[in-house]
Amino acid sequence: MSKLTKSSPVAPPSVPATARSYHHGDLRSELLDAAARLLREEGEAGLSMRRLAQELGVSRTAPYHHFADKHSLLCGVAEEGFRRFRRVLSESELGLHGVLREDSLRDFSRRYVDFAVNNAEYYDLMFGGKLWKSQALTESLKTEAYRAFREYLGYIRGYQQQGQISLEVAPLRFAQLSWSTLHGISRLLIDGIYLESEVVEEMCRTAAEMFARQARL
Amino acid sequence: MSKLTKSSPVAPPSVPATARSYHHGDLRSELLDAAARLLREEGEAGLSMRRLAQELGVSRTAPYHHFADKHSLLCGVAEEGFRRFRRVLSESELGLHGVLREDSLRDFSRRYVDFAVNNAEYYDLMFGGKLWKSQALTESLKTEAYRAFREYLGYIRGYQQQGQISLEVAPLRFAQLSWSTLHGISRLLIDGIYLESEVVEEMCRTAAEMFARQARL
DNA sequence: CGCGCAATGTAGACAGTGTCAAGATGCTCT
DNA sequence: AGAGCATCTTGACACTGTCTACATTGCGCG
Repeated sequence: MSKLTKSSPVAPPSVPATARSYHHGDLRSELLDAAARLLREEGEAGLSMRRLAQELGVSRTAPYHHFADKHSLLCGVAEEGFRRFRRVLSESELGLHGVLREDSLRDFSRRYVDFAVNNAEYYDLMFGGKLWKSQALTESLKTEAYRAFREYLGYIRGYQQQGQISLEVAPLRFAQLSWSTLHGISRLLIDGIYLESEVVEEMCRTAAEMFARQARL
Repeated sequence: MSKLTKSSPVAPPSVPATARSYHHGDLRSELLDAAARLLREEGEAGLSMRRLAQELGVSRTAPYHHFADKHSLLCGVAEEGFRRFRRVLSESELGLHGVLREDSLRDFSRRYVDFAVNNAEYYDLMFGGKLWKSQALTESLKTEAYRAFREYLGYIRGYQQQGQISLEVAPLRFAQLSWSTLHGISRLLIDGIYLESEVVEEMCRTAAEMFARQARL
């Protein structure tokens, strides 16, 4: 239900949202959660600042004391998305820096696409034009985003230095290309263009096979 | 400027938009053109039904006599996009059904990404969640879209039957995967996540190389 | 302890949006 | 000429993001 860290010490957890005191206590993080939930349940059209406020039993303009505007709110949501994303990917075999096999690539691919599809409300914001095209990303969001890609690139370079990837392959190019493929698959699934979600497994397997061949494993 | 087929026989072409008569003459296609132009120049936020009407010197609700709602208007724009898309791709060497070489794949890839980037206002609608997720595509748009993909799949199958692509490769999987890659590259460029557009050439080359390896050319 | 101030909440207002309903206009065909 | 119909118009409604001005409250400091 509500978030973990209540800053107000004696906030009664059983009190309904309508009966809370003047100060809410943890509005910022509840806004982020509710925004993500609304996006997931009703899509982009379902999310408005006013409705968000109403949903949390707070006046229309209250959210503006925690986010400069809707754009900033969405940056906040995306940032949370990146944190979850990195957590999921770091559990992949690819991060273990052992021997690089097609299995590892498949595992990574599968985790990537699964995250994207099952957390579409976050993925859309993290890697969608809505935020990026604006050229006005929150500084904290920018660092979080670049870190994700640099981490992936780091894996590739690492494997190459260990002789697991052919030296003929430019690591940046390899990283960009494999990422593009996974991003493309994810987008087509999320956007409802690929509908047969039961072939995701097979597509990831084929993708990993293609990456492996390109790496000349 | 204005569109090709004027249905009103004596429409004076030099008359400024503000001085036209009660009936506009060719509103439907001018709406489609203006919508695409606005999207290109100012992005999604710049396009509203009301502004569109104003831009064409017509009342706010006039567009609703040509499109049921904004969604239908956008479907119309996407449809025009598909027509242009197929025209561009059909000029690629891939359609010639000769010998399949890495060059052909590179040429096709380049054309695909170039189209996407240079016609982003169309591409966004053609392959974006905005329309597809609604599950309410115009019938004519649906057929146009499926035709595009089936045509591509046809190329793949054709080459395979001619022994140009290994029989170990499932044509549907190959088509989906290569398309995903090109879509991913395009999206990342369009959405402003990949900024270095000077490496597009190289990325397409590497992509084609990867496809070729996967096809075992 | 108590007081002031910053943090956080509120209501009112404005311009903009998509779209519906009712009425006005004029082209086309009999 | 006149009917019918496509097309265009104005008015209205509920919704949006966000600005300004005002209210409340809790926390830190004297």
